Amino acid sequence: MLLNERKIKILDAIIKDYIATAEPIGSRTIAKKFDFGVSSATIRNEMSDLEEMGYIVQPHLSSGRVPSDKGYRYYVDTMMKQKELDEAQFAFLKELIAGNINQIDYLMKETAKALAFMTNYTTVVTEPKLDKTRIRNLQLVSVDEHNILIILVTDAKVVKQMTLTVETPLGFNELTEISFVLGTSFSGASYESFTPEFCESVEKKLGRYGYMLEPIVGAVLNTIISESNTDVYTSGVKNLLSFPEFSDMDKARTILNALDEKQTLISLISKEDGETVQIVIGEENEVAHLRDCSIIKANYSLGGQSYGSIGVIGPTRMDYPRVVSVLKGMVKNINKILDNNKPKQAP
Amino acid sequence: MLLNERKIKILDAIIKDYIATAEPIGSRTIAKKFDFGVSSATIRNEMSDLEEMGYIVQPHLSSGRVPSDKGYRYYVDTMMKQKELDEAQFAFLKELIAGNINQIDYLMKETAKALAFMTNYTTVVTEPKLDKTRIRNLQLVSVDEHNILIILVTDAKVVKQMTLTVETPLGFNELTEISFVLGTSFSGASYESFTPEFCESVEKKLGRYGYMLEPIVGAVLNTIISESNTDVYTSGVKNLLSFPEFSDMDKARTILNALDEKQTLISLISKEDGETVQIVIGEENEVAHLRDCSIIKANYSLGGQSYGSIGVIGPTRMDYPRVVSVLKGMVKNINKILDNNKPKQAP
DNA sequence: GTTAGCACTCGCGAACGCCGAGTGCTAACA
DNA sequence: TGTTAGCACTCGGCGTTCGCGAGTGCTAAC
Repeated sequence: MLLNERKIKILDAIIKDYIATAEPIGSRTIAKKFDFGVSSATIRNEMSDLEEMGYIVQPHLSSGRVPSDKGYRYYVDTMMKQKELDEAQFAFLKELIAGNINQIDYLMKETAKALAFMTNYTTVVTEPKLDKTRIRNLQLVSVDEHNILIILVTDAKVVKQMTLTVETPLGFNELTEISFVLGTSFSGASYESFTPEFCESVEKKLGRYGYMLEPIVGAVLNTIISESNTDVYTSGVKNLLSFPEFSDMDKARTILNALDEKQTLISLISKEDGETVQIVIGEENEVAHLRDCSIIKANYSLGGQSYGSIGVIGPTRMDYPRVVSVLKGMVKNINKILDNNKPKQAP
Repeated sequence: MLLNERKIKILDAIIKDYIATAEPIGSRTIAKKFDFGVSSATIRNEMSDLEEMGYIVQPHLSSGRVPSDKGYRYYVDTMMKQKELDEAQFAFLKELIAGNINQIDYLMKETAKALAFMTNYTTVVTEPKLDKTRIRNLQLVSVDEHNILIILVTDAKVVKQMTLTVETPLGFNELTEISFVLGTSFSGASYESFTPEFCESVEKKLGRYGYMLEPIVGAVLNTIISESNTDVYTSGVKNLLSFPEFSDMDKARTILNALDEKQTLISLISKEDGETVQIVIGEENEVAHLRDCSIIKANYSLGGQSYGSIGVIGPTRMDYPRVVSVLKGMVKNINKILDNNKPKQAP
């Protein structure tokens, strides 16, 4: 059986109403609330069909209908109109993230916060994946006699710091010398650049400080490739508590626990490349504890290359169109900020 | 009326039982559970007195008694035996924070996490207050043509970074030169050191880069004095949800909201100098939304000078002795780590 | 001062019954 | 053939009632 136009309209009404009220809705209420020009009995028949097809379900035998995951999926895939944020809304969003956007941690934190504020759901943002960036600068700063801070500047303004403990103290001049060699040698390098040959050549350039190369490259590569070093920023976790579907404490606790694990979050919102916004609904979700949630996620990027992810987590009864448009706006904003920071090509 | 020994014993029993079970306790249960050698009727009389004196209250007319804030206060002030963590426990605690403790943000984050893990309450840790630290090093790192990263290293391994936007691009050599002058001039300086005379002398040393001093000093001082730049690390917020006193969603939400505000947290756990652990019970609390909570807090320090605070937030029905001992252990641990990092005096 | 006894209180959970929103089915209608 | 009115039926939610039990205060006797 195919969905005829009236069935689609009714499904639409059910979904919209349920997103707004979180209450099961019955045929009579639909007939009254929305004007289809048919009686409740007709709607009842259609709803019976819709249920048989799996788009809606009845929580209890004698109660109204509620959209199923399949229903949301159909809604999202074929019925939902995607709208972009209008000028004013985009400007407002930009305003929200107006501080020191030159520091990546600030930018990420504020993005997560703004997104949570605008959607009223929980948001997650991952820092740019370093293995896709290029090193722009690397410098050593003395912390104390035996500890050196490695400052790593990459494309897309990601600044990472690591500390290194050394046996032999190094003075300002010595660190400067090493910094200069490393900064110039590594500039433009990416993860793949660190071949044995490359390292050897840099080691030569370092002269008597050649012994420093190994620990530094070790620390840098470790930072670049290790996923556990990717910072994840969450915001609005408490927003979830206001939804009636999570008013059961145990359920709420389970979800909050799941959202507390960095690894879970990363796997949750990371996605393959591609421009599009991806929507994961309820049971489609791989994280078992979040089977009552939907996730809407997208990648931000620089020059077509995906850098990191940004996602919104809410109940399956989510305001999909709104979140999609806000998310798109947010990605646009990050991309713009990162792009402004990109080294300009010589004319 | 004074508290005789038996009354104290009974109060102790009520508090210990309530901390463990969160259930009001009656005279008969006390008589059965604890062996006082008197009948429930006697205990009943004593409890009646204790209630009259305000140490315990009756939630409902026909139910057992529960400690009041005044009761907890008495318990904490005069009855509670403070015990230190034993060797093994302290070693365990040290183990928990074994990673890269050279970076202050990591240290703070891990401390908060470990404390939450060991107490099962919510914990808050503030970063060292910069106006009490001394600058150890300051260096400039190029991010791109127009943006410079200022790396500020202070005592107690606090590393802060700020970005500065400049009109005229500066090359590696130029930044190095400026870094050298600033690093050596500022070394050992504290907030009070920045007198006009001092700045003038540094400006002279900078020669043709003298114009850079003002924005840099501005950024540094701003970072040092602005409280909003103090980072606050929270952990275990969800722990609160498991307590029956917060099983009411609205209450839980209110508390989570309060704990979301950085400013609230700072004022909540900051305390005057002094070695001792401070305990704030229920209504004594200044934050209205946390009137059902108790806060146990302490300062960590370096050479007698308080740097930052560390606190535990839980229901008034908190395991005070345990939290106090864990908190003391944690402070001892931070102090030790910070102290190891202190520049050694020349012998 | 301590205790046993007793009448009284009251929160809580179980049992019960009603209301209303909702359903499916059938028969009549356009 | 699709639509509608009518009707019997279902069942979750809610308010009421009621008994239980933990607890209390008071009194009188030890």
